[in-house]
Amino acid sequence: MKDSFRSNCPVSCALDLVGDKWTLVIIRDMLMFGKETFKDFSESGEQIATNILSSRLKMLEERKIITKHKSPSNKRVNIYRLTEKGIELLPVIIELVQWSKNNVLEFHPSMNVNGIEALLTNKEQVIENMQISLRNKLRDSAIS
Amino acid sequence: MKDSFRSNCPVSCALDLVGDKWTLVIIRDMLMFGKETFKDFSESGEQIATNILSSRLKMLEERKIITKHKSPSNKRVNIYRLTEKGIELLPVIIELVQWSKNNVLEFHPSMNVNGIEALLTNKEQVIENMQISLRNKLRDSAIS
DNA sequence: GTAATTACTTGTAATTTGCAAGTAATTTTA
DNA sequence: TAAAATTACTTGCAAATTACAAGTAATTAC
Repeated sequence: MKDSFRSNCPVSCALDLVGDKWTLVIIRDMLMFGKETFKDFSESGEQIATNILSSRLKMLEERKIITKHKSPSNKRVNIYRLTEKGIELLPVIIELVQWSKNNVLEFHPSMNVNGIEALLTNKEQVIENMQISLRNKLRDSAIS
Repeated sequence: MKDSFRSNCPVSCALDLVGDKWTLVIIRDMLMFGKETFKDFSESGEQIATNILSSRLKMLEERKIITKHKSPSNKRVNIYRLTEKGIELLPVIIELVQWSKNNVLEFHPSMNVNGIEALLTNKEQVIENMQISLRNKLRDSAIS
């Protein structure tokens, strides 16, 4: 783990770890849509190139934001899961959703805002519940 | 304003506007440290190159996240100020701070966490107060 | 045993970034 | 008031990153 932080500022440190063009898109897929395989991520609407996806998954594993496991049912499939560090990125993602809804929609009217209202009217509680559910999923898969 | 959004997802839309390596560092300088001139930004600890800074300020202005004004007291100085869109990025920045404090500190022990505790123990209220103060500053400067 | 699937790697072109230098319009200093 | 410094840039070029196309290895399905 090279110490390639631009400064000692917590904001730039976070950006140094997850602030590139693709990382938070992958994290979003895991947090919001339960995606967990290479194929899942490569089929997202943003069309990430497979070499970039590969390098980002490797990076995220090195940084302990995700873990990599072999699928028990299919030997050629790898399963990627969020660690606690990854689950704690949910509030960042939710704030980005809220900002987009308030500030980007006017520039991109076809943006998908389905279900955002429900999510934001009880933001704190929704985040808490989603994180609990993600932690449960993580714990269950560790047992089995 | 070209429509170069990767998808209709609010998360990726936000990232398409402010999700590059430098933009949120500039926004942080404005939100947290009250910086407002080219020189201010170029002196930040992250050492942004002046050509990148110049292109980001132009981009942020096009996207209505900041405005550009001539300084009334010094004709060679431009003053950049956050719009409401920019002020609404504060929750994103604060969540990045919190994530760093909980998840990055162990990899980068010299990270500066001064004052973070106070900020996070009453997060909602602190964000609200900071935004009110930023809006007041903006309104005052519009009058004068 | 042939075809398809998953998770990659490799190569190359295009784009973006980093760094050094230079410029234009002031403003400050001597 | 002439010279030096400051601010906000632009330009050029090398280095790094990304995008796109293609190929590969290890399974698994038919």
